[in-house]
Amino acid sequence: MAQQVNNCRCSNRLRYIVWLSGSANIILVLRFFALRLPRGLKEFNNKKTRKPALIPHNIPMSKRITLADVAELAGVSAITVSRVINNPVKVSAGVRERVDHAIDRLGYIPNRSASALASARSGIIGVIIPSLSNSVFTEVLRGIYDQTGPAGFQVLLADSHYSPLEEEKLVRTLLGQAPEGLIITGGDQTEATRKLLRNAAIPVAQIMESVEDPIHMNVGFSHRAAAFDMVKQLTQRGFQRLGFMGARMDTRAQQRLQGYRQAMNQSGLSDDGLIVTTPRPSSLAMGAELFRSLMAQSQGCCEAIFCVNDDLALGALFECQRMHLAVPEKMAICGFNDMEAAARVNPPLSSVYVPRYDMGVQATQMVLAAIAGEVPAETKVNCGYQLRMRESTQRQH
Amino acid sequence: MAQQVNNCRCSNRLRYIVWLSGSANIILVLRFFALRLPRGLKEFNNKKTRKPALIPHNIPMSKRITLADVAELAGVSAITVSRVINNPVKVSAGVRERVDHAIDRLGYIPNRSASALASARSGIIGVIIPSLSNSVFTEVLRGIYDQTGPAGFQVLLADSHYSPLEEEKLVRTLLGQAPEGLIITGGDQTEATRKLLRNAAIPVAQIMESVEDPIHMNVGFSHRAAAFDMVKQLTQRGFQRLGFMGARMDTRAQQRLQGYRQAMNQSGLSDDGLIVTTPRPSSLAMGAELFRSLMAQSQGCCEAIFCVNDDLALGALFECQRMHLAVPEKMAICGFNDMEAAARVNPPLSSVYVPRYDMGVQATQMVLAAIAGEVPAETKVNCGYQLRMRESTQRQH
DNA sequence: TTGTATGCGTTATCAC
DNA sequence: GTGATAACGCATACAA
Repeated sequence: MAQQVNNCRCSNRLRYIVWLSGSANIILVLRFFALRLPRGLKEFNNKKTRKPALIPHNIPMSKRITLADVAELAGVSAITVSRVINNPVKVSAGVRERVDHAIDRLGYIPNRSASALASARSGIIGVIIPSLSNSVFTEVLRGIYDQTGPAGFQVLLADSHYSPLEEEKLVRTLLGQAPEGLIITGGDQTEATRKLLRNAAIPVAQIMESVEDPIHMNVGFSHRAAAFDMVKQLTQRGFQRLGFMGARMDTRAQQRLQGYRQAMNQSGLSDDGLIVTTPRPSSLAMGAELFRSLMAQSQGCCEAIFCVNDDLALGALFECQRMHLAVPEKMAICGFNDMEAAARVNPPLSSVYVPRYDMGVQATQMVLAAIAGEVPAETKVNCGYQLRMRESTQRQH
Repeated sequence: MAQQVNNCRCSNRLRYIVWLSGSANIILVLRFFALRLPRGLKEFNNKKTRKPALIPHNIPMSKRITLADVAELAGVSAITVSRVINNPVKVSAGVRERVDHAIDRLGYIPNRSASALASARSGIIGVIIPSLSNSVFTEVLRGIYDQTGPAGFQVLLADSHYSPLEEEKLVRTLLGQAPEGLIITGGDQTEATRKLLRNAAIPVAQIMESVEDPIHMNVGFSHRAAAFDMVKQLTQRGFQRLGFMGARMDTRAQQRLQGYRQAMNQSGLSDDGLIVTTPRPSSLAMGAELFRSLMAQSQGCCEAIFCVNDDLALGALFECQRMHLAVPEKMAICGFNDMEAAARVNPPLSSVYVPRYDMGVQATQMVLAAIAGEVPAETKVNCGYQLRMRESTQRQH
């Protein structure tokens, strides 16, 4: 019934003969002359584990436990152990218990690389965001993690530093891990990236902004429209000398600038002297710096500012406080993103709320559904935004 | 010279005979009776790719390009292609160019799972942080990513939500990916986690706090000492009714509370009526809420507050502004972490600076060094902190 | 319900 | 410098 395996070391030139006999199959392997030692054959090779890192203290080198070890201890075959792990109902209760016990005793942890290789399922979702230090993206990430975790997927996260070229490299790297789905930020991928993604044949969600021609799926909103609406609100409240402050000026910042320009044009208020931008990253300090630039550039005639994000807006607000320039009486300020601080500073800051967390959740759900083979009715989701008008843009009578 | 492979389909019961003839080896495989079709044999099975996710638009199902495909196109063996990728100097220039060309033409991307399995090197560093929404940790992450990227390592990031039990699960999951190193937060792992990590035989760095008995490596500082020093500073400046505000109250928050208590005791100023804490997470709103609690609880006699982090401190500061309670004249406020906002609000907030980014960098360097087999002189790094005294704790004469 | 044989795509080992 | 072979650990297909 049971198979027999005999390994007999013979000589230097006739290393071994393996004779396997199954019930109805015959496999005969004869090897003559010196062959290299099979890596795993315990009889010949006892350094089963590669030498891993030397750890400061002398960590005992323990051989990794495999399915086969568990199977042996439980007195079943490897595939049965595999079933206990992946499909317990297909195994009888008694055997299952024995196997579970063996797993516990050995502290067996399945090797995902082997599993991925054998099943063509990596259980990995790749995610690329432009920045780790911008909490807008970390909130999106929270949404993603909250969905992937319970679904048994791991996230492989990468930071493109706002660079499409770096993103291209990252996509290549991520694809090497054979992710089952990808979530990437925005729509400004290089042509090579798009080609890579199309060939990868895995669902891809582009998030954070509405994309004209999504690769597969898109969850976002129009930054141009959001900025347009907000600026329109401000002009309707009577602000005329309305400036713009922008940093980093990535695609989404550009779209917001576009919205600002459109609204100002429509109201006949355009004035390029009221626009200050920098390619350097946003920060509170940068908000203060840009504010001073704007003051200088506009010769003090600016009465309100639309900032491309809350960091800049708060930076400007704090700078106004320092200069004893009353907000909103002398200077109205408006931000974008509606981070928690916006509502809590004094005066509370007007801002555009965007559903960061929800974008992460929705995109992940769509990707997971696609992985499960479902065909979503909607592949482009516009998740909108909300104007949050607060005291910082209150018009004085 | 070259090996020959013949696959001949014969009948239903005698499916195939493979006859391989090497120069000095003879391998003879005979199979009798119906066997299932080997998955990879093109002659018998042409659906080489598993059916991946159905993607909204009809994505053409493309077979994944493998080493063998590249090898075939370049007219070399697979192992040579592998060398071109991993060890180019061992391949002659001519062949290298042909192979590179083939790689480009086919858009070949190596499969990391297969590579990891064969080489026992995953190229993965596992990272566990307690929270994705706390920018303290995302700055640490930046430090980690800045080191792993150039070194060719991928980060597998997990969020333990401040729970040691969740952390234990995550460690188990991460170990399944056979990471080459691990970076985890703090020292309050469960016993099971510690055992898992010891058995894993990979370098582990515990960060964010000084740990008594690190598993292997530790990069952090004493939260107790930092809080103690800051509170001592404040008492030395003459603040007596000095309160404490804490949220979440994870181990590091507890240590800060300890430091506060020690300093207050030493000065004979202890008063539990001046301590307010909550297990709920920190936020600006929570800072305001705790501040109101503290005012109620202390019947308004509190003159200064040491907050367990900047979020609470800023929340309290903004609440003071709203209540027209002058800071620091009527109420001195001090935070912890020294986030950017601390220095920029009005009045600027005193806080304890901690080298977040550097901790990520250092821990990663140590782990990567250990992976490379280096034995670090120091396994416990105390990276210190700095008191940043600002206007919010200025004593009035 | 359980087991056998084999392949997944890569790399280590050794031969030439 | 280049190639043939086996092995990494698991899961699929199929047989019993």
